[in-house]
Amino acid sequence: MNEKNIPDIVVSRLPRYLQVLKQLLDEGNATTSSNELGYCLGLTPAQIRKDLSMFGGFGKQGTGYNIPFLIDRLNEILHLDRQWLIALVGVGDLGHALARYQGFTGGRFRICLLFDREPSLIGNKVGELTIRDSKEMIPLIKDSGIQIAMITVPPDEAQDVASSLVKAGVRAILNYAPVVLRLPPKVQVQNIDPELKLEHMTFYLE
Amino acid sequence: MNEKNIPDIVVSRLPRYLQVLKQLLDEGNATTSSNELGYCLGLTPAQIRKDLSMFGGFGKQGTGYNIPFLIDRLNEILHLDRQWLIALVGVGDLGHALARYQGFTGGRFRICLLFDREPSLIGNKVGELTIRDSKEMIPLIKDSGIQIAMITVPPDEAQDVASSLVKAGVRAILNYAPVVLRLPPKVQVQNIDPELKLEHMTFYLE
DNA sequence: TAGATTGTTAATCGATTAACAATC
DNA sequence: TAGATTGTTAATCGATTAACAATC
Repeated sequence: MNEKNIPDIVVSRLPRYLQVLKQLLDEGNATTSSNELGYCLGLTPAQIRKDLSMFGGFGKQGTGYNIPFLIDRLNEILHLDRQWLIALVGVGDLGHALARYQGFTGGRFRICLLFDREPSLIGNKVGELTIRDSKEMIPLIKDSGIQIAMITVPPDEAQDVASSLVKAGVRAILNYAPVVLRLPPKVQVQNIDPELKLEHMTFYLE
Repeated sequence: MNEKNIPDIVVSRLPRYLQVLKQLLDEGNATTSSNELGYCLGLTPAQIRKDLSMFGGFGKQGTGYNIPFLIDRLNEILHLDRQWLIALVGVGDLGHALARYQGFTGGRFRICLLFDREPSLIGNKVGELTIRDSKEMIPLIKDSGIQIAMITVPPDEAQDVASSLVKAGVRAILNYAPVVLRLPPKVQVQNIDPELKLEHMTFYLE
């Protein structure tokens, strides 16, 4: 029922369930079934039911799942029933684009601190945010209580930045630098590396 | 030995092997072992050996793997022994950042066509590339023979763009729009959705 | 009620790991 | 040679799927 003993592969599917459920809701549906969800996601209905049943019985025999109710449950399970603040380190083109995006659904994720070590950038504004000196990173993040960070610095700086972030109390890192970060296991790390995905696809091309 | 009958989960690890091998080479190593690779990647040595042995015997008992040799083999297997041209659709902040990046290793992936449907952007330059009208997309991509595209348009436009790309002959799509694309199975699709990764991590936070 | 669909168990499937002979 | 490490087989582990009683 709880964080532990849920296979990570199950957890990794929950955000996708949420995505599809929101879409179905937008389209005016009030209920759905494991069959429909499975179809939308390319999974078997059995897997959907099995995954969801690890957290409780959210459906009704005969009628399926109430969409708003299931969305609420998944939001709770994934701890999305609150706002998460994020620090972003490295305000190059990509960091800049992410900082400006802020489209992270309904503001449940909000970038609220920007850092760079480049003197010509420090003090500049991106939207409402001012770029801070990376040297101030640890105290500023500590004080803010921020738990999530994004890394968009060059590859050779990423490990140092990541280690500093952990020192500052960060517990989850979304890493855009194409390197494998070595961090204590209590820290969550997810990597975004388009190149790996391209290389995966070219295997199937000629 | 070939594209077929290799589990996709094995293929998905090969780009990471390549990444680590290049790093080890940069650090001045000439050979490595399944033990070392496993350590770097957080995998068991047995898995590394098993994965690689699906494509051939690349190692030597007693001495391990010759790094440059293994890099060459993996590049061949993943079809990275050539340059891949890419069309990018949607030159907003993110598309712009990707188009400028061009750091895709050693230019093996090169964005060479940009499209947007916004009149105020058409004709503008990003680096050396001129932004073209999305209306010209199908003929221009067809003529170029490009097989890979990146989608960085707003979510509600993504499916239409993807369908057009497939009509134009594109066979692999790296999709940055937060929607599930519905495309013929012959088309490779990889999604990059930072929000899904954030939502995955918050499960483990409090 | 009859039809639909859940939650769950048991069966299947596939992926990972341990172990070891082969051999550099 | 002795030590190291591969490639591969067999054993284990875990995830997916099929099936069905329960029940809305």
